[in-house]
Amino acid sequence: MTKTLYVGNLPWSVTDEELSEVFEAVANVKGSRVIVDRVTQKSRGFGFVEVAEDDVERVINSMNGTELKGRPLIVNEARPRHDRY
DNA sequence: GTTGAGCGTT
Repeated sequence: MTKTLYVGNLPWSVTDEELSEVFEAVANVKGSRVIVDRVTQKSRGFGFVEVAEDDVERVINSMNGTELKGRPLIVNEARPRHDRY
């Protein structure tokens, strides 16, 4: 099983493969996805990474606050998509 | 060619 991780404060130059290799350093990444605008195809500055459920805590404690391309990464567990409070 | 708190396209 995998869990979705929310990654924020990303530079606008980062992409899915960038997140993938960065998070693969502490856990096995099942999939990575940077949110980009559907019109301009530009990065919105945040994304989501799917990792093993057992590695979620380690990833957050390892990558949260680390700098990527000069920007501190904001790593946290993602919220459910189909519902928003 | 820009911007900067946030929670994603089916």
